[in-house]
Amino acid sequence: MTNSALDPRKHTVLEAIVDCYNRTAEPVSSQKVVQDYDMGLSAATLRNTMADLEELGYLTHPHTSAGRIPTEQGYRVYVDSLMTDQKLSRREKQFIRDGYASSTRDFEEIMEQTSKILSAISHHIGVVLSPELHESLLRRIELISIDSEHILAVLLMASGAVKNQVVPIPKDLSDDELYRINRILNEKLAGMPLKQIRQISQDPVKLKAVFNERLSDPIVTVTRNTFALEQETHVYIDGTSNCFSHPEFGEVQKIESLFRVLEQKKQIADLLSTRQEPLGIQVLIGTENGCEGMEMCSIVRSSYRVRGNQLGTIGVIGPTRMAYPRIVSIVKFTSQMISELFEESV
Amino acid sequence: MTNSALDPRKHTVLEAIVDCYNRTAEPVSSQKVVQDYDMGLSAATLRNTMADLEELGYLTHPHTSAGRIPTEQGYRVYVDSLMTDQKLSRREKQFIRDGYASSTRDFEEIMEQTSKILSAISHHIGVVLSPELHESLLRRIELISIDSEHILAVLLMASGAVKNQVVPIPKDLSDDELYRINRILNEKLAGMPLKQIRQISQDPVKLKAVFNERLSDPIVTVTRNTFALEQETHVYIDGTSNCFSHPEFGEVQKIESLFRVLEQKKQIADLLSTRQEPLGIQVLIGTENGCEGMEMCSIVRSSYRVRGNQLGTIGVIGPTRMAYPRIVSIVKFTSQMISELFEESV
DNA sequence: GTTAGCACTCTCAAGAATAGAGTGCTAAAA
DNA sequence: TTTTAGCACTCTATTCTTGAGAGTGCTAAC
Repeated sequence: MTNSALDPRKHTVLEAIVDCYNRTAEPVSSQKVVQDYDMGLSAATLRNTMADLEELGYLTHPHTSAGRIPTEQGYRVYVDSLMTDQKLSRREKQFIRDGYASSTRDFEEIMEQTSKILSAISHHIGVVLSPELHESLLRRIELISIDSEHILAVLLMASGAVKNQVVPIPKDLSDDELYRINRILNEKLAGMPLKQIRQISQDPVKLKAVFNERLSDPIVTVTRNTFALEQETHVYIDGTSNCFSHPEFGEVQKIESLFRVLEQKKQIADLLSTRQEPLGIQVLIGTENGCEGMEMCSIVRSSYRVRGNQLGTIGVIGPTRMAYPRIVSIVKFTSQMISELFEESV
Repeated sequence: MTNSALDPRKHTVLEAIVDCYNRTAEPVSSQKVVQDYDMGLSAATLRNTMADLEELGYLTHPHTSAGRIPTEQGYRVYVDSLMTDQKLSRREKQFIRDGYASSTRDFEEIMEQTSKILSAISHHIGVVLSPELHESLLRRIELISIDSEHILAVLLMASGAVKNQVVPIPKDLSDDELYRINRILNEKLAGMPLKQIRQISQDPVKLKAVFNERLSDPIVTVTRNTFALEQETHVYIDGTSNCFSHPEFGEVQKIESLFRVLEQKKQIADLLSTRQEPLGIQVLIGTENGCEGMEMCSIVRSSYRVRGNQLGTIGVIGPTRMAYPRIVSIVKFTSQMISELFEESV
């Protein structure tokens, strides 16, 4: 472990430098550390220690006569083992709760509101990935006639999520017929995970087994068309303009690269969902996010749980120099809040 | 009319300068005009004309020894009476059509796709304001039980728009009861404009008249709660990062002010909808949009028509220096396309 | 192991010099 | 009367220089 290689002093100094850099956004000099952090050492000694930390790869130099700034690796150590939990103030917690107070129990609204809250309180970019419907249980399906060629299928999931889907139908269906199909679909499919329903609906044999009808029958077509698809996670992003208050985005170029990525919702979705440990909070520092154009950004993300056990993700995106302890607490707390929110109602 | 005060030469010169500035993004010198636009005049003569145009308020000077750039007023004259229609190429039209080809008839998807298309083809920001449901006719309502305290109301509008609404209910309703309410609501309310339904639902007397029931009856409560609200237009924005390819956004400050506005979807909605002439295309140049933070932007917008006669708006937002003839054609064509799209299907 | 001292490096801001672009004006030409 | 050539003038943008300041690394003393 690189970690265990650090003696207590190096720990302290690294922490001080990360902390100081986070506050000031300026390279930290030995002087500065002496002034701000009373650790009973002279600047010269600190310089030695800082040089050591640099050799170990935790600090770096913008140029010869500048102070030190943490490297990604330095941040990693800080996040993994140095930083101390920072409890949210009563006020902050209340702010988050209040954010949800006004919102109805509407699924989308909660998602949207969450990204707003995250960005407002963190002063960074708030992102929310809605849970994959895939894993969610179908609570109820309702078919509504639109015209002779289309119906509207409303899928109500156990989580409270609602998915509307315009479905082409082979030929005009009478109201009675539609009603019959609707009833049967609910009988046979309600309570199953969407994933399973999809498998069934795309497999003629299984389909036949479930419905016990001929393949040409309307019910089969309707089922197949309704469950045919597709990407159903949604990305909610808010607070993008918070970037402008952080000096690392002082140049247009930096902002540009970030914003171009943010516009690719697909990429953000991947960023939030890929291969992440199923539970708990993670911090991706700088290039660790592997996302071209976001090299100078870190992400603090956490999954949240919606009834029915599918997981969504929330996160905060900001410059590598962010107040990790605070942001981690925010994301943690908010993800709990949102999980509770879905637990209690809906 | 200021317009009629312009003699033919001033017309030509103003047009040339606007055109040239649009292409190069640099102040236009008399030299440049002589080179690029063969109008049989010397630079000196042009300088005189340009000075005249400046005095009239159509041109301005960044500084003494720079070329001229159009003022907002100059652009206004250009847009109102100078510029010539620029037909879209077959290719461009096809591009727009193709953009819609893949999309299903899903309402939201069409909106979203439209903003994408607009931004992609214009290289500016594409915005779409969904039609106010207000004016739209309710085609059908479907009530779906969620739990003992909530139901989901699905409003299917004549336009094809679908609005989901979680509705609190006073006490547990049996399936039969719910079904009965659902049937009655459709009988009494389907075909009416949402606006009218709202008025009715908030007025006990009318409500009683329509349903002929006592106010404590579940049906009354459900109706009232379902139609209680609220903002129901949605703003779709795409292509924000196109800004970065235009030199007027070379400074962070400019981008910041624009992006802060864009994040206030409410403001954009107002911008697109307020008091606009009901039909046709409009061009708002620079400060004409009256939107703080967007002084350096112009907007080309047009309403589109959705069956049932409500109107939405599409638009393109870009720097004041934009290729108006082309953008106008794009917006015009796209708004036709979208109107047709809604006419034919749904 | 720690610290004071000092030379060295690099950045940043301000000033000076220069080249270049484009105008406005004047006086001559059409 | 209109147009044009010529020229002085203004302003910008770039480059170079300079000097101050910040902060380090190293060495030698504590």
